[in-house]
Amino acid sequence: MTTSVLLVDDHELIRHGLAGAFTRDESFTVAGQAGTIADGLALATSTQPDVLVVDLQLPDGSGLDLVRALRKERKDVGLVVLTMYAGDEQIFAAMDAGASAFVGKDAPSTEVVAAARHAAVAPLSFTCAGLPEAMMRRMSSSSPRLSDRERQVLDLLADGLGVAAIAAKLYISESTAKTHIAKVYEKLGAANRAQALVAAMRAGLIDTSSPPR
Amino acid sequence: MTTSVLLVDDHELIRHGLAGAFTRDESFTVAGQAGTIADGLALATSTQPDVLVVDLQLPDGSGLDLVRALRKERKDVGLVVLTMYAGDEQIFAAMDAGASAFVGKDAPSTEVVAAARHAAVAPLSFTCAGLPEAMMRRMSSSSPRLSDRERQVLDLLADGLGVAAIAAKLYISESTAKTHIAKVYEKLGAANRAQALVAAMRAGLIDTSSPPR
DNA sequence: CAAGAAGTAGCCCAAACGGACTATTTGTCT
DNA sequence: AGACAAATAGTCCGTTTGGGCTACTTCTTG
Repeated sequence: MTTSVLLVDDHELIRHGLAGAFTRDESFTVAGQAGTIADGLALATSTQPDVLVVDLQLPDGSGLDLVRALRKERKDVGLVVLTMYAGDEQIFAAMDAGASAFVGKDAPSTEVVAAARHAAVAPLSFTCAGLPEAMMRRMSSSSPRLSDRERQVLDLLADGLGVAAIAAKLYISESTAKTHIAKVYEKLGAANRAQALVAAMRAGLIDTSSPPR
Repeated sequence: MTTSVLLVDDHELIRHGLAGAFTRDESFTVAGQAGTIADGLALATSTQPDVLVVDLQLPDGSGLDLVRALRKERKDVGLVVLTMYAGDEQIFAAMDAGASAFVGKDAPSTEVVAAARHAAVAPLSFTCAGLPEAMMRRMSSSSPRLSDRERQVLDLLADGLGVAAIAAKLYISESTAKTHIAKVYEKLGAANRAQALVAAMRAGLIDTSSPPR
């Protein structure tokens, strides 16, 4: 029986490249392709693939959001995170989000297939192809791991909102908003908004591409 | 006589792909390849290529820094900016930096070659392949165009520094630092640090990859 | 030369921010 | 049942921001 994979990437070129790599391997079947989080989520529920290969950069948000959503639903799905531009920090964000593997930009397509194979057999473990030293370097200094609420306030911080605006938007008191913000700072090792935002961006926690408008 | 091109991209896969595309075209010769700004700059001065193809994402900074540096030296060099992840705003940052062409992520390699051809004959004009409507959409709302000093303070803002720290680092008074910051906000349409930073990052004005340490 | 942009610097002041606390409720593990 | 994390809310207080001004110098560009 073959392993079905769903490809989620907004670059057509890369999707096709991946599709080729997977179809060349007899143990895999491409269940579908998606270019957005929304499509990916829809296809994932309809086709129930064994493994998803998800790019971090997606037009409607971070691939990690998709990973988080899927991991919450299915503990047995393989989630391979792919990225074209990142390094280091994103690995841990991917780990926290529940990914099964992380494949960096410079990896050949065979690595992606290998990662997918790993993800299929051990969805809850984590493999990181080609970046072992970066792994070790950060392993000690531990990763952020923000709570849901903290991620929300971080997103609003990234929209340039103040304490009052955040509190209003989340229907909580300003005190609570401040507490969350302070926790975000603490977890990111930041002393103020600016440091928190750049740290979050470097860690891949917030989206640098599409504005809400 | 053939047009010599220098490829600057940290992705080996993409460099090879580009090299293939250019060598297949008889009117081009690949003068060299670089993976960093430093290497690119060195190779550009030693090989004196007619055209450079530069990725925005480079390990030691933004490709636009390289573009700016080269444009300052040689007004007749073709500078094609390539990006794998961006849209919209970066186009104008590239224009301001002195690029001759902008090629987006979804473009086939033929577009890159076409852009390089354009860049070779008209280095000081600007072409934007495949994104005409995005062009128009932003053309009216004008682009940032920060001054040198303003870019410096923006970088320091991105490091999380306060007014006092920025003033100290640039050997200017706090009043001046505040003036520059205010100008940055104004030009980016931001009301505070957070908005300025996300706007700057979306515009590709600051680097989201490597921390200074 | 005149005009404009960039860089410099100062003043005043309200508003927002960040730090350091404590405290209650609600889940979720063990 | 007990421990712990998350979310909620509060107080107090000093520091920092950001806005709105004016003004002088230098440099470039028309």
